[in-house]
Amino acid sequence: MADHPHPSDPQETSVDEAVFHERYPSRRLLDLIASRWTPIVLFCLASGTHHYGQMQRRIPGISKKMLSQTLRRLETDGLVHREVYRVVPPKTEYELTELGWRLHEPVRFLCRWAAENAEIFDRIERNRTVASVSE
Amino acid sequence: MADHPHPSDPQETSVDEAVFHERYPSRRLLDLIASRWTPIVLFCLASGTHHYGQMQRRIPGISKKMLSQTLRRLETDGLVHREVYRVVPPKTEYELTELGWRLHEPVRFLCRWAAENAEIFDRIERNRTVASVSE
DNA sequence: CAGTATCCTTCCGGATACTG
DNA sequence: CAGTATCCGGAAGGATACTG
Repeated sequence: MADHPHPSDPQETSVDEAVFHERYPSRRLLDLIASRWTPIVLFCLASGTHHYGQMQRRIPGISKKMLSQTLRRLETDGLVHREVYRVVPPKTEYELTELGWRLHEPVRFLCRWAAENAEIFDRIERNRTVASVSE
Repeated sequence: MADHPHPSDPQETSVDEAVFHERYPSRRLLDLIASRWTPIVLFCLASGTHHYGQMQRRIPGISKKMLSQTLRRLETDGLVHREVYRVVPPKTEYELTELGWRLHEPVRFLCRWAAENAEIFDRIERNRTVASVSE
């Protein structure tokens, strides 16, 4: 582990450089939302309380395993509240906590930006196609 | 080709549901930036043209392999321009393209939001710690 | 300096089957 | 209905060695 910042050189790691550090907020945010399902689940719950099966139906392609895993993670992180009703048939409700709502903010921004700049993705996709053809 | 729900699609798959589809811009944006190194490399290049070794020194923890891979990806996507100078010793310069700059926008937003809401991550981390202790 | 090539380990995530 | 348990293939990613 090359932890380089030696006391002898205090100025080397400036404030600017800190942005790239693992513990810097930007990295931590990405570690949180930069996964396949987390943002989509967050977004889904932003439209209101949901049941398990309901969510699985709304999110195409997600498996039970991934849905459970994602929800559990969000729950232990305190972003989602899980309310279990001991009835027959069983019923469980998931909803965003206050913390969850706060995190939803940047996610929503991303979604909106993406929608408004949709042509970018087509351009990128074209670039990629051209590159793969010419190789 | 993904069977996208065409507009004629009567019920069940409303506009709202489309948000969760793979081909929807939000998903595509996440596929692009939701990786360990891509956003950080993008962010790094946003502060100006860089050399290879320069970047490796600025970004702690990145391996040569990952740096190369990430840069190659960004290059074929048309987000980064690579200029090779055939001199001794070899020199290569990386810089953002116009497309790269556009994508930098949401990345910068994320970083800024994260910095302004840094306490959120501490709260989440505490939640996680508590959960792991009590199990 | 600026990479590529190779090996190897870990984790992601889908499919399936089972339970309360 | 609302999950958990298990298996397994493939991709991500680190370490190391080598090249122009």
